[in-house]
Amino acid sequence: MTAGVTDEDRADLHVEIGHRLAESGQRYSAVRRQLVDALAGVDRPQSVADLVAAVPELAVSSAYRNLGVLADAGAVTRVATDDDAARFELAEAVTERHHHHMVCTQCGLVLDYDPPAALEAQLAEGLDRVARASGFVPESHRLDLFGHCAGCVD
Amino acid sequence: MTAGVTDEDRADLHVEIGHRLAESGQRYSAVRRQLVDALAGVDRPQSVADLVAAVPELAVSSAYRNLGVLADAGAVTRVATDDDAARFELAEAVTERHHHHMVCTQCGLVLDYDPPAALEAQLAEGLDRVARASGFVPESHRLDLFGHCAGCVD
DNA sequence: ATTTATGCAAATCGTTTGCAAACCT
DNA sequence: AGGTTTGCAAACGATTTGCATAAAT
Repeated sequence: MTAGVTDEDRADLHVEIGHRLAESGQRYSAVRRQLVDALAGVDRPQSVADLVAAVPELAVSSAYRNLGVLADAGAVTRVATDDDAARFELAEAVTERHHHHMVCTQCGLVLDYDPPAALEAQLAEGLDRVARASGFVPESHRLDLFGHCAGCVD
Repeated sequence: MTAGVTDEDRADLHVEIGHRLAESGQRYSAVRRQLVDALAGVDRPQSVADLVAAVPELAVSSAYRNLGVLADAGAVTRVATDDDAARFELAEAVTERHHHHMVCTQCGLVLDYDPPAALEAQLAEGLDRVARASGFVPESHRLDLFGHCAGCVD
């Protein structure tokens, strides 16, 4: 049910997110905690359908509303895929694990992957230059890979 | 009305896309040509709303249907942004211009940018390794920058 | 007791589809 | 004529919102 996450890590996570919510003047309700657990227990971005399936009794509207609150508090990130349904994951600010995504263009599977450190370093530098050249103030980046996952290669 | 594109380039573009459509057994109708012109005339991915506004008399359903046909023919690419509405652009296969996007997290603006060649080279190599390590067969990648555009910096 | 969160149902909004008329060859 | 494309209207599916109830402080 966890992805290399210890109970201690999980506890820290809840504390950290509790702080962030408090700072945005929001409570850390039971449902929000369940959502965070559901997101912490997997290694790929979850669709609302995934989450509703994972959290018993959760109403779709509550899922959206709470994910919105968590996103505003900087605890969760909305991930855009080619898919029609939005996906959510814990924000890097709280997981402290920078990562990107591999997307299977056949079945829609989205997997996390850790970029080689060297690549990331050059990326940061290169992107910074590109951004400033057009008066853009960079905040973050996304380096997604598209292709066929192991299961979808004939 | 154009973005550094000569009439000659535009003509070549139509020929190229005409071929691709023919190969998929599709015609290059007036509406399709208008869509391609609309996409060729700007330097950022267009939403269907943008396109319907740009092409007089174009029905929304026709826009979606034709963008689908053009995408199947490899002439157009569906771009996933954080936004709720899908965006479309000419495929790199026909523009022969590899590029990525800068997205303003404030106003939703999406701009094209050309990555430094050196960066791209290392990217290709690094990603290839990551992908194969998990049995993933890479096809393409996306390197988007998020931040605030010149107009949205206080 | 007062404020905030939740579930349900209705309302939206982007996108897709069915169908008859217009278009191309 | 024969098959394709188009616009319009209805259908869909994901996401949002209104409102009365339940939960938290």
